[in-house]
Amino acid sequence: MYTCFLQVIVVIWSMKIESSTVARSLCPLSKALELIGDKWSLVIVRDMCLGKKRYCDFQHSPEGIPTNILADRLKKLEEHGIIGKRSYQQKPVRFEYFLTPKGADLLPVMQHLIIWMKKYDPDCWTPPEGFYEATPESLLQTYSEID
Amino acid sequence: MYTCFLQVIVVIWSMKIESSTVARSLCPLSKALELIGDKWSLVIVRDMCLGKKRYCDFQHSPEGIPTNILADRLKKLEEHGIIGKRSYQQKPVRFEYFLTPKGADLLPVMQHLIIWMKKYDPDCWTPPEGFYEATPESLLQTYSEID
DNA sequence: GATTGTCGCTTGTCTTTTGCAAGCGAGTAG
DNA sequence: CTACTCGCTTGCAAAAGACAAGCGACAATC
Repeated sequence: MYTCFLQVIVVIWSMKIESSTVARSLCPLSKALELIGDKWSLVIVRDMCLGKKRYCDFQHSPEGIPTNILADRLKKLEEHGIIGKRSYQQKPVRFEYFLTPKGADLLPVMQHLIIWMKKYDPDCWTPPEGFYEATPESLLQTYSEID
Repeated sequence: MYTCFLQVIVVIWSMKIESSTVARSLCPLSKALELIGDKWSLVIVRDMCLGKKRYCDFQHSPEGIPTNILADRLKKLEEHGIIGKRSYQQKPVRFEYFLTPKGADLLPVMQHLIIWMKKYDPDCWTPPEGFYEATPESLLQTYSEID
């Protein structure tokens, strides 16, 4: 009886996504969508794959993300360990963002999304040279080189 | 001069996503997210991969999708050619839904999303036997067999 | 040293989307 | 005749998103 109750607590707890939110289910697809299932998060991750790092870099992408949404997404992506940030100057303190291994591991998802879209909507843009050949490891490497 | 104007029209037109909406950009990732970049669409597609077909099947998934959202997403997925529907009875007419080739081709995206989530959140569920080995073709085949 | 400009946000306001519950029409079952 | 199911639709409140303006900390310019 009490054991059962405790099990329920444990299950509910394990469904936590972040402070004070509970996942809809423990299905990995559903949980993934709760993290990055919106129209902007992966666009930011895409930009980082392409070497963009700073707030204004993301702002100037062709999609024109609203600045409050951008600030919110950067915060959430950081909370979820998909990106990290470090200061690139003092006075005033300014940060640049970079993909963590968890973020870089989203590359295959994006590659397949792009393959899918290109297949059914050939008019959209072709990714830059080498995009399909990139790997999560190569992304992280590129980053530390530039750094 | 006029040619330039016409080119602008053509670009804007090619950015159409559906009647009366315009894509934020022609980037394939961004366009894909405008189609399926939300928290529910891929959950429905997942259910269809698992053999679910009817409204109440989707309704009874563990995530508990609200019925108005479900109706809306089924309509949009059909508009975008990701799913189709056919009647399975008359009086009253009732429909069941099935994946089109375009919908089945989303499988690799979902597989990689799930691999990613399982890697960074091992506590979430493990997909059913054979899920990772499935292919878009096998999904469509399974469907026509059952049919 | 006052003004202008830039960067990285935050705030305010309005619109759109979502979530939840209730209802409804066309039937079937009892 | 009443109750019940399925597949939605409707109404309404809450949350998220879009857009524009503002702001603090500085650098550059006049």
